[in-house]
Amino acid sequence: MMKLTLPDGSVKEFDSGASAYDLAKSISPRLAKDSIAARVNGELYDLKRPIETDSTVSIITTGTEEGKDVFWHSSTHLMAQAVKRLYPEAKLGIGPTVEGGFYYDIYTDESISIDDLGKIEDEMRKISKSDFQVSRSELSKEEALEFFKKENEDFKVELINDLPENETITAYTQGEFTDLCRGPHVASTGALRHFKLLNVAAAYWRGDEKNQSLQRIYGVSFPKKKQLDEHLFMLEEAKKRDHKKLGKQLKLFSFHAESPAMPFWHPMGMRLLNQLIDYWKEIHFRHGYEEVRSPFILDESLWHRSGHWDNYKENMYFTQFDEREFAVKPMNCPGHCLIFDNEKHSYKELPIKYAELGIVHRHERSGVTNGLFRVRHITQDDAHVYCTPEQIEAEIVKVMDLVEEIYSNFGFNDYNIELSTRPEKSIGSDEIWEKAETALANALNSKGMKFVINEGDGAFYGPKIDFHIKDALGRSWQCGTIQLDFSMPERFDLKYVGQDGSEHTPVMIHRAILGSLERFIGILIEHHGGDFPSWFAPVQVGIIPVSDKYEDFAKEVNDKLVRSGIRVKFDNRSEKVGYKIREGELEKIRYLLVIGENEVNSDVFSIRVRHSKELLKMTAEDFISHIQQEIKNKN
RNA sequence: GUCUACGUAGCUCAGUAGGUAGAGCACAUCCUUGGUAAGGAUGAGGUCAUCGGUUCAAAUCCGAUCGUAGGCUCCA
Repeated sequence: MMKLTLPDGSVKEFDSGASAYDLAKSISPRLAKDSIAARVNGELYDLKRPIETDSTVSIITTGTEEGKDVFWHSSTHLMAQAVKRLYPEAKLGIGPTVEGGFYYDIYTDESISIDDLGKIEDEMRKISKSDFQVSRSELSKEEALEFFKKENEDFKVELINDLPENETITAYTQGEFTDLCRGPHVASTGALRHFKLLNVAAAYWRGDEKNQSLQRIYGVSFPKKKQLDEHLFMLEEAKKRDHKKLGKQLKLFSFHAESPAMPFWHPMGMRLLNQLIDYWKEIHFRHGYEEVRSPFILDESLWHRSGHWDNYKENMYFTQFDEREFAVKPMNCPGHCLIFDNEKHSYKELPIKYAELGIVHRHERSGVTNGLFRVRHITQDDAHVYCTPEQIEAEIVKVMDLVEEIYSNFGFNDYNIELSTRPEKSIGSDEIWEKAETALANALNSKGMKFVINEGDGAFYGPKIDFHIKDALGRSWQCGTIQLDFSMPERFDLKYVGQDGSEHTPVMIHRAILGSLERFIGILIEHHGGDFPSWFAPVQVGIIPVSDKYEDFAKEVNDKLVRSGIRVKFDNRSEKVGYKIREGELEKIRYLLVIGENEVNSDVFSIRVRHSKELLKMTAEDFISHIQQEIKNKN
């Protein structure tokens, strides 16, 4: 007999060799059904792998992140098996899970196109129907090498060669197919019934462009058909909400070959941008920031001094005149340092907070730009907090409070935090980095924020906290960042006079909350699908006179709204009502007022509300205060 | 940077034995003054991304360049 300890501390006895599945069954049939793998003494186990001795066991169910991972991992094996059947010469790279599904990198002689995915899915279905047992086997390194060499799996051989000598290597077999894998996996291929292959793309072996280019096939799968359908619906929805598409439809912005990856804002898009800017200025002023502005073009020597020359040159634009070399700023920090250094500061003034909606240019490599999400002309909602070392934590907490307030104003109440540490290319001593990283972690802990560590992903001058917001479709976007910097103040020889009368070097906190206005607007467009909340919408109300006869009266209503600060579109074209309503709907205007005989004769207006079947009946005064209330509440 | 795909009117897209372009919407003019998602007629609009090659002939085949998309790598 052996004792299995459950997560709640209770203990159950089983014959040695019983599995986690036996345990799950003994607890409830429901749990047995939902279980997919287990953690035994911390190690991942297949559900039906025998447990030999007393252990601590927790069951992994399909609903959890770990469970999803197992399910997708098994699905990628299923896909690989199907590909190997259809393309016997295929060589397998790696097949991990990612956010939103799984992929497998595969080398094939003939290229696989998106049109081939259907037949791979068909083959997957066959394998699923065959319901092969998925069995685990342990191999020595030699055995594993011998096996995969025989199979001509060159990439697998390379992977095995890189494993330590004494490592126990595991492989999983289903039917005729065996793959190198740590596991765990579902018990049989019949468990994998609802899947969809989504895309093919190229990827380099081990992510290195010098290596062989492989075909990456992406897919997704779920235990239940309903879940798969919902997921596919979300993907469709995301396509519909594509901000590049909506940007064109709603006439917000455009891109032109004359200035690749730099947006041109059209009047309606400019309204969005200005709305965001007004909001941003107001809230920053309220939080003790002072706005500053620094030039776009600064002498090259400044960038040597700041460290950008050595660490950021590839991303910078340069220009030359009067026989001097200048650089177009990719960041605002050096400019702000010059402002700080322009006068002598007392410790009593600190923290000094310089904010700038800084327009910076970064030469992003071609191929990485993407609509508003990744541009070369970036409006950062930048600010630099100069403070004493003692103030660091409190100031970082204040920035996090502001982050919280701003995100919640936009309805982003769910966000993840990452702490990124020292990258390879960086400036400053180890001690300084250590100190900075600790300070950031302390601030996060003192605010009770959960975060994950992102090793080696910091800025070149300091570690950073990144904020990733979740949009309406559950997608995650990196926006805010807080970066702690001990180096740049030193490089610029910044000083403040302390209480002791001597000079000290301040600490600098770089921070952006929206990230870039361009990206943030892109996110908002997709988050709302173009249906902006009243406070943000370029057009809040559309007015549609039934015919020219009512134009004068409609104009009066229009003016009344405009005087109340409401953004109105007055559509007095001589078109039919239905036609103008259709256009207003396509423009996603939230409120449409049709004005004709009825309105002339009564105080009550019939207001068409977007996404609502019923007309709102209100007087002009009530309607104005209704909208004003919405604007105030930001909904 | 790199892989794959794409680039035809303002927009969405047709257009493969290679024979100098077509639809709908939008736009202009006229008729229609219309009550909650498209009224009608007429018209204008394109060096088929750019450059070069093959050919009697190129939107169509080939190459290069530019741009865009989806990846990889990178990143706000």
